[in-house]
Amino acid sequence: MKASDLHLKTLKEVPKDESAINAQLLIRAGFIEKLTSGVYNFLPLGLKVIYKIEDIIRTEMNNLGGEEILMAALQPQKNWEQTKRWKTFNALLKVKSQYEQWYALGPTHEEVVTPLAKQFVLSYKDLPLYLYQIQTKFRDEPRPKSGLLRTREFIMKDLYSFHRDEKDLDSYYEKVKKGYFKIYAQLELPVMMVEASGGTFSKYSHEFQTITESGEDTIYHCSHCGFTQNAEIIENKKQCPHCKHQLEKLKGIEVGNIFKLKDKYAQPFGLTYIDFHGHKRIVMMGCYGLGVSRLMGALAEVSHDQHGLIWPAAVAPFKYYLLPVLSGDKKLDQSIKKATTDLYQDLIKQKVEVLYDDRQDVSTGEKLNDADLLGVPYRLIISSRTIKNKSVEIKNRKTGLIKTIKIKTFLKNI
RNA sequence: CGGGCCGUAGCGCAGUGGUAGCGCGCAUCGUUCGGGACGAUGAAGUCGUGGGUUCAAAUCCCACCGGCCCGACCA
Repeated sequence: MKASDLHLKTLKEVPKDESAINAQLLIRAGFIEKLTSGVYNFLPLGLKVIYKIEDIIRTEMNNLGGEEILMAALQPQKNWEQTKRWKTFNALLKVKSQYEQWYALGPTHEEVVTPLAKQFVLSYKDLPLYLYQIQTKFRDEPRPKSGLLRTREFIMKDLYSFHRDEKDLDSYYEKVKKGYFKIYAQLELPVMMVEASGGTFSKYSHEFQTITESGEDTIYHCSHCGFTQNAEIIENKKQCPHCKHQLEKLKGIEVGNIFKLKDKYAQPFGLTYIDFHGHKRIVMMGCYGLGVSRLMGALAEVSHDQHGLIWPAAVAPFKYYLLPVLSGDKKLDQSIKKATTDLYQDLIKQKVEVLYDDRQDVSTGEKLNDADLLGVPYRLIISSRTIKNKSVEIKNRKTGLIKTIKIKTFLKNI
């Protein structure tokens, strides 16, 4: 893609209404824009990152046997009354239509997916069932904060599993844990699994936390035996309950949370099946959340430097940032421009994701700064230094390492 | 929802009673181009909203709206 087609506009100054580093960088680099407190628009660059994160998640969900669906965000009051959560779910965003009908804007989808599953699940032969979606969620947060980390509207993947019995739920739950770690590995996001409150339905749930000082969750961890619990449930903050070693206090961003719901939602909706012996039995459920937009924020929060964002290759909006450095000599500059355009065409032909900074009215210094700010993994430069021997300079955004190789060699090994 | 800070040009800010200015950005022209270039010219603001005080309000008073931070909250 050409920068001149992207409407690339970066900001030199930090927006004054954002103090979180993830929001500051994402806004300055033109990935997102704030509409109002806790609500953001995703711009072309930001949407590319969102799609890449979604694709990684989608692939793993499919590996776990998930069938992708898309449920309604607008949910009738009745379903929420059925689980008694219309009144008890504090962050439920309620809207009334002009015809006096009340709805919830979905913060989660147990109230929709459980009755939906009744359509599929009649017999033990219909189980297990795994349904997931990637969708915009709403939560009426009293105080949104930290940029993309705590918003009123956000993109989330939610997977729901349905089982014949608790044993099957338990074994699938363990599979999902492994799947989650595969996702975080591809995102190059260091994540720790933490025991957290299981709510009213089970002793624990499991959270996946990225450890960083700017995280809002507090975690206690035993480096000796691996015991890790969220501060909200831990009983003894000094000593590990298993091995008595001293606990370490950490801060984290929650980037995933999985629950064993068991029959909590199957009961109120009467989600049952007929077993092999002809007996009616209750379905066991699990639910597994993963915040897509929050992951984008967490990546920005954890992976950046003083010059800007540093995206892992798997989610970067482009793999390469290509720019010509002009010399002031008209004839030489013509050949530099041509070589850059040629390289761009060759990369496009090979379906390589490249941003060609062809902007005419922008100085080289500004382009170099933008390349860093956008966090594209590799920067390609053609200049008077490289043009002589038909080479291209490649800089690794993360390590800062620069090497110069022949354009032909570069294209061959791409 | 309690406490604090803030709201002036697209963005960042100055202006504490006499009707608005700076930097960046934007437009035109020229010179530039290895880390946010330079000169010249120019466009752009119901000073968050409503009310009050005053001869006169961005400035003082009241109410409301919006944003940020701390806390409470976070199936």
